[in-house]
Amino acid sequence: MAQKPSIPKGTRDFSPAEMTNRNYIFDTIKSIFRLYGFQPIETPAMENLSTLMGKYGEEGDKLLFKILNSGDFANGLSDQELLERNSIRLTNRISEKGLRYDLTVPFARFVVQYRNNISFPFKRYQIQPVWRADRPQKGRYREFYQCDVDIVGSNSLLNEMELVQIVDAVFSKLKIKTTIKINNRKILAGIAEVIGEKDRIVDITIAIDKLDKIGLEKVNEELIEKGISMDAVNRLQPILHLSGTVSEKLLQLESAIGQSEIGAKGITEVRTLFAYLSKLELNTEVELDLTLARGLNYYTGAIFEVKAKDVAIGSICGGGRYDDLTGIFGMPNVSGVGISFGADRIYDVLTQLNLFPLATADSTKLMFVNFGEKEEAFCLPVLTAARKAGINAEIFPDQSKMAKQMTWANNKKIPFVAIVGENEMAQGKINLKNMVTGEQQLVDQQELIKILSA
RNA sequence: GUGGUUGUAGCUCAGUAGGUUAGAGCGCUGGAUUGUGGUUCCAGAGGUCGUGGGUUCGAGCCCCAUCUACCACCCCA
Repeated sequence: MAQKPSIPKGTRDFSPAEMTNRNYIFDTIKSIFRLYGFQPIETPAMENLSTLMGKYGEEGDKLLFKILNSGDFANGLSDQELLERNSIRLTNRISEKGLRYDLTVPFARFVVQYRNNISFPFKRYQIQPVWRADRPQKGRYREFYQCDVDIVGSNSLLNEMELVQIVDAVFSKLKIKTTIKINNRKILAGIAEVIGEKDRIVDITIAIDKLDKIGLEKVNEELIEKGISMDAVNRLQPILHLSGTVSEKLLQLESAIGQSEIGAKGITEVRTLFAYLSKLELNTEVELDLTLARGLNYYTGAIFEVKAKDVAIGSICGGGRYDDLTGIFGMPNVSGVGISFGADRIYDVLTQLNLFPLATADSTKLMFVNFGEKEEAFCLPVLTAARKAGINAEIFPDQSKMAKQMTWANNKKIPFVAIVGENEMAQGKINLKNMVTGEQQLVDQQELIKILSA
């Protein structure tokens, strides 16, 4: 095992078998996206660092992969700058590009850049890899694929409703049981306002987010540790104890934070969305979860998160509404909503639950055994005819032992094998073997195509 | 980024208090069956024990470093 080649931490290769499974995920997601009127775009793997920095919070900036300037990147650096060892300032001097961290920010950039060519509301989907310099774990990679759908240029809550429908449709099709958790950033802002810590929304929501993980006491400890006043923490308690149905929770919430203008607005939004949802027939469980925070700091309205039910893995899908993402790029007053499906985690869920379909449309259906030149000459036209008829077919390229060829077909899970030797050629027929049942029958070209087209 | 666990044939793992030529199952190759895979039987190939140092007469086993995967925190798809 002398010095095997390898790939960077947190990245993966995909074998043919994995690719057919991955394509199954991408194809079903795409088909649903199209069904709801979304169109594809793509953006480059790298963006200017200036469009990426500062969009994902302090943590996010650290997790950005920066690209070293090409050429003599040290040229123009003073000795003093080097001696200072200020990593952040040094980074600015030697790197001006970075790998994309998600698909939403590049999309906002895209919208602003092509605003004159886009007719709003703009509905796009985008399926591409993103990169994060995170420490890898199970279901957590440094290069992974996101499948985003977003609508920009519309404030209607109908969009939020349709996103929930899309989530429901995708996971129904993939046969994954899920729960969609919904919250609203405005409600979180209202809570912060009412308890008198308006500027600490982020710290408060991050702590609240951990409620079902570490429990109430630890959450309170963390809040106080973060410098939230005792008084505020006390006033927060009733809100953490909401219970009952969605409308019951909203009523309790209304009396608690209704006096906050933004909080009241959030409550109205959630109420409207759930009114829409109540008229739909969904397979997916939808719940209002006031402890759902989500880190990305550009969300301003609805927040979504989807968890798979029978598997312990992080969220497999998440998103929300952002009112001013394009504003950062100089185009104010354009609101967007979107969600992102994590293809790699969905893959892990499907694997653990054994939910991948056995045969997929893109695998070979028929293989011709290769006996030699004469047989080849007989088989090749039949092979061409089969392909013309839309049957995925191939001929074994070498005149190897038959057992070897059969094993190869078997490993590749090819369901039919055509065996043509002297006997068959004399009759002008093909010996067609069904690899599942082991049955063989003599057929002519038309019959072969008919059997395989079925 | 902080703290921890791990790594032996293609895969899943054994490997006894550090002691001679490192084992098994599956897979692979060949044969029983010179035109038949998936089941059976027989034989064979394949490892500088993640990598680099060190301790020791002697290291797969002990120590250090490094890489990887994994776990917790952080954060998140």
